[in-house]
Amino acid sequence: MKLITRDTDYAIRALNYIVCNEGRTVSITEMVRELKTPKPFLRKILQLLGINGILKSYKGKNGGFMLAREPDKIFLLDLMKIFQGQFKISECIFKKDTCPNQQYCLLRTELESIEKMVLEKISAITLKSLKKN
Amino acid sequence: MKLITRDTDYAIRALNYIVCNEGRTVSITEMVRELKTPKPFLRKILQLLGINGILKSYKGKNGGFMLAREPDKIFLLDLMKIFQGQFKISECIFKKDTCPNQQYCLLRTELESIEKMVLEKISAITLKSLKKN
DNA sequence: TTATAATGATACATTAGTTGTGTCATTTGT
DNA sequence: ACAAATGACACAACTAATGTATCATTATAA
Ligand code: FES
Ligand code: FES
Repeated sequence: MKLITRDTDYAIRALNYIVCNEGRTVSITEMVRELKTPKPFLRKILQLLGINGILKSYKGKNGGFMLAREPDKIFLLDLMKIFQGQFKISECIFKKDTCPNQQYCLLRTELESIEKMVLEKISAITLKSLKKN
Repeated sequence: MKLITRDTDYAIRALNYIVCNEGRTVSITEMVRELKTPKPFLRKILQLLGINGILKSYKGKNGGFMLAREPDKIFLLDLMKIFQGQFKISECIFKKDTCPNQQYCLLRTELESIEKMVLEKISAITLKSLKKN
């Protein structure tokens, strides 16, 4: 019953650190020092953020990462999609196959309604809106 | 990102079937026929429902299960607690240990707010309210 | 121009949670 | 006594989450 997994969380922390150091590249080595996350894991995460157009990456000495978009254009939902797949909490069971129980399913309507509600709320959250003042 | 696991779902289906046959004991053998769930798995689930006071069980020939409370006193939240543990979606990371990141955590407030919202909505759901008319 | 510090790509390993199965004991009605 | 049910509980398989490791490539600085 976890809405946010660890990679998404690490991603947010890393992005936040990058925001706080805008204007220069930030390396993984530096972030590991600061965020105390396992280095190879963080590497994988940042690479994915690069591939998905959240970060720009620079190879070579003094390389590192910078934001590829403004913080108010980076949505929590984007990150969740990258690391956890499409947001969905209403799939009772039988993910792929069309559920044989569907027409009798007592829960589906309720879950869909909850999902909609959460989605609405969560859609508003961006890296910028998360930032502490 | 699953709000309801399979055992909770099976539990609901089984309970619903029992409700539809109130006044007599319903055996696992019968429910398996009807619900097409794996028998040993359903047994485990029903046993847990018994232990947790949702069902009364009767051993021996012609034995089986009956509701231990009225359908409007059986909350979805009860079932989720039995099969999935205490409802909580705001624990970012580090379940047990007090989170070292807590004071800097950008997400916690947001998640707690979402959790509260969902909890409110989900608290209203009972076996009775789920029943199709 | 070479050593070094960075990311790219990608495969593998570990752990925890979900989803089951199987076995023997006990109870109860016929 | 037998058969049909649950009780207790250990074990197994599968999947998802979390984390590691390795080699290749690129860019800077000495
Ligand atoms: S169990 Fe498939 S739609 Fe509910
Ligand atoms: S990461 Fe621990 S409170 Fe948010």
